Amino acid sequence: MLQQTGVSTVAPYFERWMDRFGDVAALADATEDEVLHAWQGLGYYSRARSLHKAAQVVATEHGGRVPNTVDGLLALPGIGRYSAGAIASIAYGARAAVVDGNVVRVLCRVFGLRGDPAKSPLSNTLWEAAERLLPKGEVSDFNQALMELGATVCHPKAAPECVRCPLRKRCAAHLEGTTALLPELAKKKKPQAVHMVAAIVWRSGKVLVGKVPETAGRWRGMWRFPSVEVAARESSEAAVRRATRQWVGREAAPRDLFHVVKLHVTRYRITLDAYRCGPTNGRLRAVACAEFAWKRPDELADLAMPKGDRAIANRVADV
DNA sequence: CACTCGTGGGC
DNA sequence: TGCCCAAGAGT
Repeated sequence: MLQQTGVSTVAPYFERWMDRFGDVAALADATEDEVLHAWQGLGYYSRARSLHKAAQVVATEHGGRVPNTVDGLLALPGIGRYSAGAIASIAYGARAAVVDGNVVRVLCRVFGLRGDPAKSPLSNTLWEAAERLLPKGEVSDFNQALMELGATVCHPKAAPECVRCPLRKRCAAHLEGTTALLPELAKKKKPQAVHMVAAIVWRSGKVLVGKVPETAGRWRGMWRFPSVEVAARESSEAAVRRATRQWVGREAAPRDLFHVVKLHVTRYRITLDAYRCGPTNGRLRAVACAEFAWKRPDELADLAMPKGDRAIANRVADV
């Protein structure tokens, strides 16, 4: 959960997650729908799917015991070099290093390291430094202290709190006045505007939703209102008809704009326009969705939805 | 390697 | 407001 996500955001999700899936076996036995429902709103949903798979691998191939070595952990889905080091050192006391965004910042500043820390050679240099710095014992405390120093003192702002940093007398960036310049992270691409439409289709007091297929780029396995990206020179109304046709094989005619949602999804700035539609005629079939369903408004809360669709669903349930 | 994946919060 | 960043990993 903490991969690329702040502690304050994760905390309530973690509490609910542990209540819901108390141990490896419980998570392994859960359905993907249940797992995604518990994760909805946290983002980066591949993490949830990977964690679910990892629990199943641990249950079936490791007798329910989480591996206690870096190599054993690396073999599990969703666990990379950082997470393997963190689990091995913090959960098991193994002598393994961690390099996360906090450690990158601390080490780049302390040693005055230039270059993009996400790429070699600096990436390798950072891991070598983190391993070389490991004490003989208390590796768990050391790793957590290093990350916590980066999170609370040596923070990303241009003026970190060097006055209360235990490393200030030996920190290259502090001594040279370059804390604002390090680390030299790569600039991110400009957000790209995307216009999407969603179709709100009613039948007998129920609304149409579909599950995003495994082949999709984002929100795989989650429930959405039939949606497409509005193409160049395509009207929103035409896109709504296309959305219903592509998702369930039948068109519904848009009637009025029901709700507008603004989203920031990775490097995209998405405007999602939800249109209330007329009825669909004939028998539906799952085409561009893995499956479809008709749900009463009060049932929508039971489905795992991404943020934008959840906002629309809340509005649907209100009206 | 380069690119992708969500969302919330800080300033 | 627009940008930066957050206990990264998979392809």
